[in-house]
Amino acid sequence: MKTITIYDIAEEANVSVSTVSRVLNDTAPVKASTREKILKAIEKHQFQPNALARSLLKKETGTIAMILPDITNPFFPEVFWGAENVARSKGYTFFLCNTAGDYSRESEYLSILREKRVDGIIFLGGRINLSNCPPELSQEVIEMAMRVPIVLVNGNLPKSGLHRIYTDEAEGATIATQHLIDLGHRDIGFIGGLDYTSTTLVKVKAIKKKLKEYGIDLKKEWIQSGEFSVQGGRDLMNKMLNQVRRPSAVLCVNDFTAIGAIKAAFEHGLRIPEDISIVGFDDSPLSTAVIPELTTISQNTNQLGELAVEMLDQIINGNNPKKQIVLKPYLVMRQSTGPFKKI
Amino acid sequence: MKTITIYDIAEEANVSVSTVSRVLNDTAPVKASTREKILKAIEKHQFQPNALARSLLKKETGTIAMILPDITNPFFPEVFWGAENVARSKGYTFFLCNTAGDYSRESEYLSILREKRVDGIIFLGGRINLSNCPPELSQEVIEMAMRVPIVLVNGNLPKSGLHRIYTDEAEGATIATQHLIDLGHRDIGFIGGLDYTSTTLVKVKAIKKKLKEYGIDLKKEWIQSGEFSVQGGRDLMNKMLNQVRRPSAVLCVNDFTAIGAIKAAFEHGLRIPEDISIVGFDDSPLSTAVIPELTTISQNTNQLGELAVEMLDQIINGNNPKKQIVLKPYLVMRQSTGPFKKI
DNA sequence: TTGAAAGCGCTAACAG
DNA sequence: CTGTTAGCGCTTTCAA
Repeated sequence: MKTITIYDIAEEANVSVSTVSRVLNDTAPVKASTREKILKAIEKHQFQPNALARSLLKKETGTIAMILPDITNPFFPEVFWGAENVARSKGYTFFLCNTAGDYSRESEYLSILREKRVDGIIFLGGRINLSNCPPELSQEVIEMAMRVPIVLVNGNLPKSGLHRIYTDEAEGATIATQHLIDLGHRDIGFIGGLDYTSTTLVKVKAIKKKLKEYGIDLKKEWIQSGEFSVQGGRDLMNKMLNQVRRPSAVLCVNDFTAIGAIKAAFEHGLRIPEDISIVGFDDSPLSTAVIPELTTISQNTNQLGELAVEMLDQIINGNNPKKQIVLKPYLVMRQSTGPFKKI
Repeated sequence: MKTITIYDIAEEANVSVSTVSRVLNDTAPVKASTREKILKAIEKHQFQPNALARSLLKKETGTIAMILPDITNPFFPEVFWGAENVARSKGYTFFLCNTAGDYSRESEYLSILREKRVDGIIFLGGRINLSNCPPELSQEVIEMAMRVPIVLVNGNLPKSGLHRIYTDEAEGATIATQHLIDLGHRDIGFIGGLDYTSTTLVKVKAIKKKLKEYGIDLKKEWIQSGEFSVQGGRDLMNKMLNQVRRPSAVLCVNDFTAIGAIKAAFEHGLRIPEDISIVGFDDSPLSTAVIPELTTISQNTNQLGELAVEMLDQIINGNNPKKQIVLKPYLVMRQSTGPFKKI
């Protein structure tokens, strides 16, 4: 099937291609009768202009990309959902690049996206969540950002000066800790997260600080780092509970690990929250899917995506948005935390 | 920053653009020394060819799209994960189009994707999951498929002759029913799913058939249709349990509703599986996140995505793959089902 | 209000 | 092995 072009339409309507282009883009007045003829020809052939040709000329593609580590982790679809909604309203289509946390895949995608001339990139997880990102990896993104607008979500590249938007995770951890303290807990543990990711370190630090205010120590044996997954949380919680002294409450790096922790607690015959309190982080849909429902820290996941696109769009349009947006997390109290009781 | 082109490289290296193109694509032998010069120039300027220009010429973009209703439903990220993996290995990048189940958004995306000249489209949910798809909606997809390869996943458009790949949901429902029967259950109910979606109807039909083999009737009051969500499952299960006669086991349209059902059962003071058995569908990651872990039907979600891309790639390359691939689901026994006990 | 023509950046004959 | 050249399909001056 011969693909039909603007020339075919022009011929059919007895006009020049420029006129066709004009009605296509409504870019200059066209006599009503000619417009009719053209529209008719377009309709007849089901003509759709070739966006590639247009983009080549206009140097914009109406396409943005989201690079993220794991679309299977419910946190990311939530961000995507928000992002996609506002992107669509602004006329962008989304590339989704799943990297499985593999830095070389991030690089690969970065390169492909530049070739495809995306208008902008939203970057989540992976290298930007490293507490100590190797200079080459960091440099690559920074150089990229000189050519195509980039927004970092919930991450950072030191001294990069890149635009970013993130949840104040320290604040979130602080709130969660305060919540447990208010409930009377003093023996508090922390579970999950790779100990070289900033998302983990930031939280641990904030928890320590808050506890110190109350003269409480975060015991080393009660900090367990590992996978971000359900199974990870379970394993870590098992380690935690196999110790002679157990905490009466546990903060988790995300909802996944919190759920793992709940499972482990059950397996140890503990009741939640009567015997042990557990707090998640993210307020992903998961948190209401478990029993007991998870007390967790919400980070406005949809909004994170929405604002990221908003910001990206600003950069693309040459406005100079603020370099940083910080979102305040808040506590969502549900069923997995309760007052401390001496066992 | 002037974007640099193949011409700049040619000039810098004192060769013609065709030679540059040759080393870029390795499409013809080039003297080692010239290649060096060119490579050096490319490196120096960080040159990356413009994929738009190339695509315009070659009539292929290395881009495919996935249209789906709700990336927030964990079933879809699983499919995407599988799809993305093989797509990447074949050199495709993915557009992700979230439609929120809105048919007009599907149409909108269909149109945009054609303008952007994607090489192919994978379509899930929405209109292709309607037991009775309006002709206009159906026709639109069929016409689209004449211009760009389309693969339908877990859905169908009657008489369209479109390529498709799907799980044998009837088989899945049959297996699940058999499982309950084998456990001694006779009072079996069904929960969830909009009653105009084929995914719901197919299951109900299969369940009825299997039950009939054992001379059992699927009572009308024990078929509850509604949302596909956790909350939906919960509401429906509540209705179910508020009746004078309750089933001893319930089959659910997906894992979401199954989890809702579990919650409702708990709220009614029932133990699972001692007092009531519950079976999910999909074997999404959720199913091991709940307590008790869900007995469910696995539909090889990753593989669904992988094969969809495989098939799409075949069509794109003009091979003529089989029109249909059917995946066999299987039972994953976990903790939410148990032998029937007279209460 | 309309048309002619010059590109956008790249690939692929066709010559040499 | 390398260069010339004609487009791919569209937008946009510049003239008319």
